[in-house]
Amino acid sequence: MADDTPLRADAQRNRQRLLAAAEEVFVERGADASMEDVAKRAGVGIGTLYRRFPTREALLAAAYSERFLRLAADSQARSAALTPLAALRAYLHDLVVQTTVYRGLATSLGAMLQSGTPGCDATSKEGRRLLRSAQTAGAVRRDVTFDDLVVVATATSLATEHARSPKPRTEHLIGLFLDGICPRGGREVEAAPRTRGH
Amino acid sequence: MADDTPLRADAQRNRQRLLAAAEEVFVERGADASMEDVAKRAGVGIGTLYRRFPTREALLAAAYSERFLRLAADSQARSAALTPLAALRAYLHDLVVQTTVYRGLATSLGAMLQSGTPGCDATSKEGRRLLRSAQTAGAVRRDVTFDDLVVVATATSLATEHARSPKPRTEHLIGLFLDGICPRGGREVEAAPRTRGH
DNA sequence: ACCTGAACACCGTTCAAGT
DNA sequence: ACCTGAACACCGTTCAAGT
Repeated sequence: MADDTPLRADAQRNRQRLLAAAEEVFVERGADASMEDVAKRAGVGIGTLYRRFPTREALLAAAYSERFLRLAADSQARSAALTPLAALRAYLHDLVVQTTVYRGLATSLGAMLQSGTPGCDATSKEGRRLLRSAQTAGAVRRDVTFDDLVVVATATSLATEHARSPKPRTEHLIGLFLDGICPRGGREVEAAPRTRGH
Repeated sequence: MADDTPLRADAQRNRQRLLAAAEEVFVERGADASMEDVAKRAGVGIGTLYRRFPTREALLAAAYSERFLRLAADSQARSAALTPLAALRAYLHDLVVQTTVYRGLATSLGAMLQSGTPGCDATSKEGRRLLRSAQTAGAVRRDVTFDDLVVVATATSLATEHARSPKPRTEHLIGLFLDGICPRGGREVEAAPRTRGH
């Protein structure tokens, strides 16, 4: 499956250029931007793009990997200082925000998280960790799966893409969904450190 | 805005043929089927299709109108015999199922409900009615909007489209979201008629 | 081994010609 | 008023020729 044959120097350079170009173009024109635009921006032939990234999904996932690596690292860094539920909420928030940086990406979030990219694996793993932790703490129902969380993030991103004021709408929807995830017994006690929440 | 000029007889006939053809083609090939396929199936020129339905969204919404009319009527017919919350749940379920009959439709559900088609208006109106009723009964939080419900339906449809066993997943997700919508105080008493729930 | 870009296929959309 | 379909534009993808 994994082809670890190292690339020739020029091929490696082209790969990097393509990724940088893809990042730019996707941010500007959305996830359905023209592949030729990407190749042009990278200064390579269209054939080279297809040689490195056989499908648009592959290119998207690769271009996204860095963002997702950062997301996972950020989440890990802060999670110890937060309630399991608060950490999960922050994670979901970040996931939604990141999914919004390329327009039209929301629909492919699920597929992307399964692409095997280092970044995707990292944020997927981190998400499962947070979910498990929140469930162990009794803050989240046991019948909730990570896929459910992805659905929630997808829906929120989708709604947010077309909204006039995305920020509060994101908070509102995540709040709605998380409350739904809490067990009936009542909320977990928020005993963890707080920097004076409003 | 509304152009009520009656169509010439042949134009009217072509319109009907286009709608019937669109319904078939969208069911078979999904919401992103080729417009030319639709025209071919209807036995008219491609130009005629564009004359009647200037955008794909317009054609989709028109083809969908009947389905949505039925959905709204069904919901009204049964809602009196159900708890407000149960009626809302059944409505959401139907909405998800209907949104799944054309593959790739989930993403446009929000836009479609604003298309002004009789069917869209009817199911939108019905949804708002059920939501209001459930909120009055204290079964749903006051800060939930109809748009929130559309987001939920979109997300569930999206997840369901790609799922191996759509039925239970749909139930699971709707259950999850509805629980989230319930106020903390506890659930509304389910005193309404029941045909021996499981 | 890799790169290039012309060539092919396909689709959406328009519009001049026809009834 | 309406219909038709050729024509145009655009994009994804392949592959023969070249380094």
